[in-house]
Amino acid sequence: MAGVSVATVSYVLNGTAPISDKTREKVERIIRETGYRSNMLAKSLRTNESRLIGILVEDITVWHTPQIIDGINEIAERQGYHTILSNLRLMSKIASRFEDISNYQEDIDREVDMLAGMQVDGIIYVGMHDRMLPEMISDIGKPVVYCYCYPMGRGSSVRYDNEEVLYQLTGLMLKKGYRRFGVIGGLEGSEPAALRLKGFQRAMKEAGIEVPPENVLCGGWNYKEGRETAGKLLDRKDFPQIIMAMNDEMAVGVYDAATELGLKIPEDVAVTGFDHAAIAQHISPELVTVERPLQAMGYHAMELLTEQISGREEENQDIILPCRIIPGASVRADGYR
Amino acid sequence: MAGVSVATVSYVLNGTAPISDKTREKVERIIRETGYRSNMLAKSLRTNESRLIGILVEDITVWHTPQIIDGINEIAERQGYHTILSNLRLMSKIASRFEDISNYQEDIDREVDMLAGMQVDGIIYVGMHDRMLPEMISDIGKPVVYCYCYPMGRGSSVRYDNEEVLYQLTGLMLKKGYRRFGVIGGLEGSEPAALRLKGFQRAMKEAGIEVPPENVLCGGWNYKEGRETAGKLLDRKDFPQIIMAMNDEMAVGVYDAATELGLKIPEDVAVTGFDHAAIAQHISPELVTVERPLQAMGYHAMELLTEQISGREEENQDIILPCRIIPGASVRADGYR
DNA sequence: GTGAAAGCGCTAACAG
DNA sequence: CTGTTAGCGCTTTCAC
Repeated sequence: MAGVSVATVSYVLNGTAPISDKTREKVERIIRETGYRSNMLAKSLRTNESRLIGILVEDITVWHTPQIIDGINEIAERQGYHTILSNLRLMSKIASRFEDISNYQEDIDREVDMLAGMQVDGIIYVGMHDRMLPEMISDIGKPVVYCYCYPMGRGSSVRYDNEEVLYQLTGLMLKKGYRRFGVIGGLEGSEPAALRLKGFQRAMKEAGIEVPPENVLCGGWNYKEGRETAGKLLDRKDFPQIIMAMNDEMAVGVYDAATELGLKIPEDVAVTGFDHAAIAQHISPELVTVERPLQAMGYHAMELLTEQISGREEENQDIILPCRIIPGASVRADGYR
Repeated sequence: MAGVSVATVSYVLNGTAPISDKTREKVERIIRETGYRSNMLAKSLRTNESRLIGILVEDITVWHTPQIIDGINEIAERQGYHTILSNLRLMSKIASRFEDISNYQEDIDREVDMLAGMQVDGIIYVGMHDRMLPEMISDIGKPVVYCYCYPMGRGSSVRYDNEEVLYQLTGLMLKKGYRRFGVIGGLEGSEPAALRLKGFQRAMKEAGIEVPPENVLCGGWNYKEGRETAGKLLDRKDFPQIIMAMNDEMAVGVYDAATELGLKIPEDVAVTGFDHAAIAQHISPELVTVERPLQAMGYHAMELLTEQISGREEENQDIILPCRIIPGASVRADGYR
């Protein structure tokens, strides 16, 4: 070094002790000239806080994940945290060893171990489905926030309100005069599908309308099944006045099934979707759909985490954020007559 | 601890010295019981290698970014590296301070500083456009690989072949008998658009066909302008037999413009796109388009980086990967007569 | 205002 | 086979 003790350099770097202008300038000059950078590892080791949080995602290629990460990053940046990303890559892993689908507990353990070893101040776990996790993040003595899923045991979570938004959307459609509804759900046993259906049924019940069970079918979340299911729904005498698909991909399937049968949207049959996905961005007429608060989930997850890191907030919270209904022309503006 | 010295524990943990079965078992038992985890920070500090690489992305919400990250992760996992993710969030930043668009150099510096401080073994920079970067990652004495962009100065890069694939695609269309081409490019001055156009022009020149300049227009990369531009191209007497849009979003615009004018695809006009994007996944007829090797770019970037970390590979390489043409029905199967 | 020195948790000689 | 010890780069008392 050039002239002073390591302690002095540390003081200059952190402004943690009064330093004479002369020495400070000298030190700063040397730092600039040598391109010195302090070793965060050593610093964290000494201070016992890393200002690092771990983001453990089930699969980064699932469309909502990057949006949530982006939300986390915005708050993290503002709060002076950095993020270390672990990608479990469940999509490809499940595909390549389908014989033991839920055997990724050990993958989680390994990653959590690694994150804990990196001395992260906390972990945010981002799921690929909105569901309860039977797998658990072993207790590492640091707060954990689950996002787009929730834990069976302890831990906070941030989710969006599947049920409420479908209750609202259904209410809106009822107000427009629609009475004969068809619903295309997701996979059998899917939690978000069940919640959305629950919101739908609640609105219908309050309106005193019976929904025949043959009007509520599953569409496997994908275009092809969505289209086939819509075909079944529409190819009969008293076909529904409106079909509510539980995601946009299936809604696109409904569009194509309707076209095939010579039915016009929204004149002959109205359609709604869910997700506000790219796939339905430019179909015509514009699809009425639901936008999930993805970025906002990231914000809240990170905020909750830092609150818990600093002990200001208790654990085991469950934040549920509202969704937004996106208007469109796939439903009659003037309502159903 | 329970019975032995710290050194012994270290030996057991790393298998770095012969240990009697008895002691090993004892140590392992204690480790299990206490949930002990070795502190990676201290380990890295001591060994001077972190097995950590930094991924610096311009914006994680840009559709290709997560795919590339996923590719990086796959190789990283296999090689025993972990990744720390820095998201520059340029999309929102550029939007919120448009007065000094290219002033994110300091953001980059800050993040690179931080990554270097974390003692990463190398950095992969993932761009949001395929372009030359005037900004530079300051030399941190560690290898840097650029992905989906390339540096003005030193550093390796991994990209995809814009020109070649459009040369091939155009050749294919020529072989099918198409002669009057329309092209909808991207933004004026966009590098990938220029390269794609170059490939197109090369194929046309080799075929000895003149392309009237009024048939080569810009579409701003988006649906709306794509649609308008297609309108201009199609709403004249000798309209093109085929329109090649330089991305799928604009291609969807072409579909809608054609429909509006009462033209059938592919009978009256053929269409090709670029990106193999979600937005064009279920339009009808299926769009002929180009898939970029996103995951593969991640693989190669990570592989190149580790090669450079271990000194096995020289710096300043430029890997260009081929794209894949996705067939479809937006071009006549039997060719143009 | 500044420096000496201890110690964060770990590894790697070196001894024994 | 196992323990002692130095030291990675930093912060932080405690003296001066």
